[in-house]
Amino acid sequence: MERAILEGVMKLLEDGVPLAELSIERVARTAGVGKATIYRRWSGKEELFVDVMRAAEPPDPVLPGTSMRDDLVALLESLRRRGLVSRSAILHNVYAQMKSSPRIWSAYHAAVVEPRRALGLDVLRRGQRDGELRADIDLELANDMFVGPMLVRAVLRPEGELPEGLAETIVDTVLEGLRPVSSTAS
Amino acid sequence: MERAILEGVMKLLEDGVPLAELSIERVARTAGVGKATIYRRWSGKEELFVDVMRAAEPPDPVLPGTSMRDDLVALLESLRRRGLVSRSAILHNVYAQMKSSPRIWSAYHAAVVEPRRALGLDVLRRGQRDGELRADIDLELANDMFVGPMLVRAVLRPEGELPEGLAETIVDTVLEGLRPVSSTAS
Amino acid sequence: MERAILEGVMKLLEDGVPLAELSIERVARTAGVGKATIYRRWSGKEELFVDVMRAAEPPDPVLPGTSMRDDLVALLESLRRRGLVSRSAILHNVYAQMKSSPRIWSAYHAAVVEPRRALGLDVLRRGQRDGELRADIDLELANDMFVGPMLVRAVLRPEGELPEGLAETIVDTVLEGLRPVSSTAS
Amino acid sequence: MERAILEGVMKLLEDGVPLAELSIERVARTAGVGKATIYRRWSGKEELFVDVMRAAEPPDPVLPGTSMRDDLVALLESLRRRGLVSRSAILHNVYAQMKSSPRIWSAYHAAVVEPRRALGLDVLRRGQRDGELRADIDLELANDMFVGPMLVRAVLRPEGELPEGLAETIVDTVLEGLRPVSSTAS
DNA sequence: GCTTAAGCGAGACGGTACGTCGAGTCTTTCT
DNA sequence: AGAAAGACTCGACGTACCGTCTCGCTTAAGC
Repeated sequence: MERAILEGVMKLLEDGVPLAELSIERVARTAGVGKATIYRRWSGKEELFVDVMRAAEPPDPVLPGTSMRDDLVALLESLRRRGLVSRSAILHNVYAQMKSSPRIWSAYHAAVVEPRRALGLDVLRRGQRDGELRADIDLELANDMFVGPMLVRAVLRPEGELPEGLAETIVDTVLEGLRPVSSTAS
Repeated sequence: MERAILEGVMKLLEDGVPLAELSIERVARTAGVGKATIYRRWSGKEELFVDVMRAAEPPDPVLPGTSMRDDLVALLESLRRRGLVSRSAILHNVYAQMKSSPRIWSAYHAAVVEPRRALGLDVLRRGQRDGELRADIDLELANDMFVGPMLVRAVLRPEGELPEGLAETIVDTVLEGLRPVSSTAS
Repeated sequence: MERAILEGVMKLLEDGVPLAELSIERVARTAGVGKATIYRRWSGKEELFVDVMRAAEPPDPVLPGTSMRDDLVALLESLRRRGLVSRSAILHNVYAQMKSSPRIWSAYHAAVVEPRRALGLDVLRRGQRDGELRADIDLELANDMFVGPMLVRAVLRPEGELPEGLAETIVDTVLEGLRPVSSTAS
Repeated sequence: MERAILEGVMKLLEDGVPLAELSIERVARTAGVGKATIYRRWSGKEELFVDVMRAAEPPDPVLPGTSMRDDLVALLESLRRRGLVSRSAILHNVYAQMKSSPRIWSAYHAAVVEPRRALGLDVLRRGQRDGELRADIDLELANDMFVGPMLVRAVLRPEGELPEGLAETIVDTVLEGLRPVSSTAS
């Protein structure tokens, strides 16, 4: 039942129904379900959307474990692919919608965002221990330096293509730095 | 008139009215204005919000022009301060709300996001010409590498404080790279 | 507008829609009117029905004034004809429905029942003064003795025909009494 | 079981629960019974109410048999007392409610109204045979002339008290007639 | 005594209507 | 002409019941 409803919502989103027209009544009608059945499980539109997001979330990426650099590439690859899912643009809107309610947002944050962030920090911690990362760096900041560029692409320019090698490019460039070699040598 | 309406909306937001309760009817009531007067100027809730955002946007940052690095710090400082504005959390929601409508979003994008991005690219282009930036780097990517970390902080962890020196830290770290010196040498 | 709604309800009733299916939503749909428009005028189903009843009420009967007996016949004729209106059976149900809410009932009572009763009492008072009625009789009781038999026919046996001369028969019989002449003489 | 449900309904009515709030769900909840148990016995709200009415109906009046007049008084006394039952006002509403469904109404009519009416006609027939009633009178009409005044009091003016001697007064007055003696002589 | 089926409470289900609210349109009245 | 005011249609909100249905659980009879 829950499954049917969640899938109904995703089907509607994929069919291009604008999020603003996604009323509970319409979801119920589409799923062939009474409104009460929805309200019995979710207390409102937002809670329902958290679950839709959770259901659409790709599985945790598999980390090769060969090096910090490779793990980071895998993590960013997962982010990139997430941005490529056909329904991505719409899911981003759902995500956006969620931010309107602090309660909802923190539920989503705890369930999805935080675990992914912890995973990144783990990788970085290991990398720092193994000497792949500058020792004096703040790990939180480092994490944002990898995740941020990928997210800004996915969120602010979703029309874009998020090309194949993007994850590698970002990881390597961030590790390397942008300063010209000559200036590094100086 | 327009001024009064926009200010009315901002006053409501500052007073902690949740965005979801910001109906046109309420805006009209608060501003002591007929609904038709609002609809005469904006075609709907979203278009109105674009203008609210535009009005709340801080002025373009002043670039010192002493170096690319200093200009970048100034740009990021402006972003950081933006995230500190008292009403920021709520404006973020407005921003989020806007993404629900592609039409609205692209209006906002063209009016606010894009100019800021162009400004950043200019700075980077100048820096690359002046040898402050690796010559082989994609400027779009470089821009995202500066902007992304700041944004990811402001959006995903808005409870945080966005401390004073953050802009400098990010700019310097991104320029420098994260790889330990020894490994760079290898 | 009010007119259109009331007439819509009556049309539905005449078309044989059972009272139980007369939801506000259906009335609105039929009248091509928003629900709010109905709720702006009536606070609920019952208040609306009071007005439907009032609108369907036949005009006050014209009293010939030639004698108390003739006036009474005219009053009862009006009652009888009321029971004959094509939609009578259904209006009776509306009437019945109204009794479920004391508030509604007393509104209807004050607007419709009481004036009619006062009219009857007037006629009787005049008749008593003119010697057409026993001097020792309670006028309230007398009124019920005329009205009661007609009502009991209309309400409890609505399938019946309520034949033409019924009003005269009742008035004359009640005035005359049922005791056989011989026993009157004794 | 049935007993428990019927008594539950009556208890609720006595406790002043307005009829409109007497949902099957509430009855079930109150009686500590599943909804299905009710639907297994009655096909809906109305059928249940018929049985509630039947159960609340006072026993058939005992006719003294000393004379038609005394029997009629006994019959009307029973009607009067019925109107005095503490829950009468509410039962009247149930009765009213029932009229909304012709099917239900005719069931109630057959089970309760008609037997009572037949009893009255019997008494009148006997009285006519024994010379206590005018020979030329329509018995149906005569019956309504006794029952009507009492009912009109009970139904239209339920706030009233229906005083002790009312039955006798009505019977005697109807038998006697309302015309002044002098005019009878003329 | 053991089982099997009927009847039970509980309550989920697809629906419909409730009464409220906001969207966006339109009309009326005033300035 | 443009504004405030507010009524209008439409449709979603979240709640309550409808009448149907499926669950386990109790309990009584039939073996």
